[in-house]
Amino acid sequence: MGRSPCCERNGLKKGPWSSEEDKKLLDFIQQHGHGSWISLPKRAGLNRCGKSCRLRWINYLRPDIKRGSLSPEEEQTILYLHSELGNKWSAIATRLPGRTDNEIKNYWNTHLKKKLIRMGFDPVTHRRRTDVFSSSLSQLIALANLSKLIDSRPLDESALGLHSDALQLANSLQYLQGLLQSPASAATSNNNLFSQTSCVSETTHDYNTYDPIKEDPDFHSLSSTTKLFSQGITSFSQPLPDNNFTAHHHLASNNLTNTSPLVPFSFQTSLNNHVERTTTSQCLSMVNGVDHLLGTTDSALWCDYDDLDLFLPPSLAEASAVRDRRDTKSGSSGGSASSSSSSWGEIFFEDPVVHREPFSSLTKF
DNA sequence: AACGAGGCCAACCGCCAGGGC
DNA sequence: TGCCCTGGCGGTTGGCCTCGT
Repeated sequence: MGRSPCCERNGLKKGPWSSEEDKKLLDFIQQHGHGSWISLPKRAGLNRCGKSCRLRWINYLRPDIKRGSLSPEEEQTILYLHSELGNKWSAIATRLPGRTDNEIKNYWNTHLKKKLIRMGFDPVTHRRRTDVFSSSLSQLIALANLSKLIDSRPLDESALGLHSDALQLANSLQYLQGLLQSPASAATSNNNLFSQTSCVSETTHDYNTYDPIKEDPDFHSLSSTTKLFSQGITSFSQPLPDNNFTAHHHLASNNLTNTSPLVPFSFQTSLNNHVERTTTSQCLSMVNGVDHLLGTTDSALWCDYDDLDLFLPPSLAEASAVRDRRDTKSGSSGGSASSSSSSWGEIFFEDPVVHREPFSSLTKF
């Protein structure tokens, strides 16, 4: 059944390449080009099959191979492209000069996939898992309701701060719920716990079902309604030659509610009272803040690529800056409004909240 | 120091598509 | 039209390395 592996024929060598073999292959290709891979081993004096030679050249010997670990920008690119293309490693590799499909595939399987899973994201769909998400919301509601229990108890300063934040978040969410309840969403609302946060559930719905390529025929066209958000947003560090393909472009082509792909970001927990200026992204940022406050492991929310502050209305950016300054006192990095991070990858993957025990802060009440 | 578990990654395997005959 | 060859791709494997016990 089926052909035998080519290397098994004629006793061809398998396994790791020696430096001598590398040199033979390299010299031959530099002099003659690879031509037919099938005939190359014989012409080059190698006891290998053509496939093996091709793989060795593409993944290791090619002169334009980039060595070393992937940069945060490259990670960002991979995540974005994977959300769009799936496991099309070769297609992804074409957007990352010097990186091979094999390398990207390995990096995905050993790093990115695990991180996404750990944070409650589906590595296949790049969507937040709704079960985990609703769980966090339940925690928020429960936390808000704690006020009744807590009112009669003395609280230390930090506990009071958390309590205040939680109440503010709950109030904000209720307000946002009203803002975002379109007729369509209202039709799907009900009176259960989840509907209390329909702002979030609706958004989650969008994020879980929206496929920009399938559902948006104008995916590659610039939406005038979102040009505002694209201004000043940094593009990929790596050139993306095809079709002016950039996250920036993608971002600008969708309104924020439907924006995809979705990537996680973290957000500081301090909130503000400028709810009347709320946008969907702000809503999401706040919900994320809730997660952060609650200390859940899934502190991030899907957001668009690029610097988060560029998304945030000034009020939230300022709030973030305030928290940054506060954090600076306790020894953490940052301390400026622009310190949200140079890339979401840094925010996402280096966020200590990722490693925090669920609900740890609350249990101290 | 020894051992096992888990991570990482180069390399292989099997399948598929496209081109030539 | 169908077969064969070849290149290319995604999934998987296995050996090496690191880390924890």
